[in-house]
Amino acid sequence: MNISEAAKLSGLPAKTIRYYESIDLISPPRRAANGYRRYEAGDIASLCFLRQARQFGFNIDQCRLLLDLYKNPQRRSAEVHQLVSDKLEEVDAHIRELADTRELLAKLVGACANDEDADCAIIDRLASPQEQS
Amino acid sequence: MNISEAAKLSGLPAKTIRYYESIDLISPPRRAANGYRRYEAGDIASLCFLRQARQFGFNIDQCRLLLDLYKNPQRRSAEVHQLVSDKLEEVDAHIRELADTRELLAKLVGACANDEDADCAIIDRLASPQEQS
DNA sequence: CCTTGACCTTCCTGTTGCTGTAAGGCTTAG
DNA sequence: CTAAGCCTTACAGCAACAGGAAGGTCAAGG
Repeated sequence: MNISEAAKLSGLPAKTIRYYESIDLISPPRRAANGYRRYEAGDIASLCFLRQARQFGFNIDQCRLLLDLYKNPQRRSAEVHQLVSDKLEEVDAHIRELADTRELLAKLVGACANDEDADCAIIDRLASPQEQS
Repeated sequence: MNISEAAKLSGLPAKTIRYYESIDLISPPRRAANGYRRYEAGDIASLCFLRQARQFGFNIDQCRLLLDLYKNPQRRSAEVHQLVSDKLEEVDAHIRELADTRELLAKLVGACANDEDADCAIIDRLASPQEQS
């Protein structure tokens, strides 16, 4: 099938599929006589796998590792488990960071008079010299 | 003062200060006879303000708006309040998204045997055709 | 036979917010 | 006189694509 059908079936934009090929995330497919890329069922499976991994928040390098494991029947599930656990910790750290920011923002919102006056606790807070962590 | 001292006082890398100038986030400072940038106390205040706004998660365009309000004695605090409320919602949405991802990852981690076997629930899940949201 | 539209190809640019590096000039101390 | 430690500009690169230009291909319709 051509790239647009592969895109439809995999849920990835054609542009993304070409991009994945360009960075050697997927292997280049065969070409038809006219130069068009031709995808097979196995290619579609890999593309779907990548789409899902990306949706789970894995970056391209992590996808590379996951894809290697996916394609390797000699894998040990412990390796997969390790990768995903690491990602979970990563996401947790990110959430904690955002939650901190959120609390600070909420404080700012609560402190501001929210009126026609120029006086503003938010501006004051942002302008106040703060020690640099 | 020269840029390196402005960097020290503001907590921003000198490179970042030059970058902010290049994108017209801050106005170009006067130059000494030798071409070096010379910063005044007011410049440092703006830089500190920017550093703090960035730490709060505001992007450059939002910082532009905040900085305008900061410098404008005719501002109404309601405008500032609006900007920060919007940001708060933005952060909340981001957190919700990450929390969803986190739960999905936790499920994966829990489902994987985590042993020497090739059989892996994570791989199975990522490989399973999933409807595209 | 010609055209139209929908595909496909490659290549280049832009996005965000910087950071790194190169190549060179200025300043101060030894 | 030279070495260090500043400063300057300008260009490249990161992630993960998206958009668009310029052109080739293919099937259908008049």
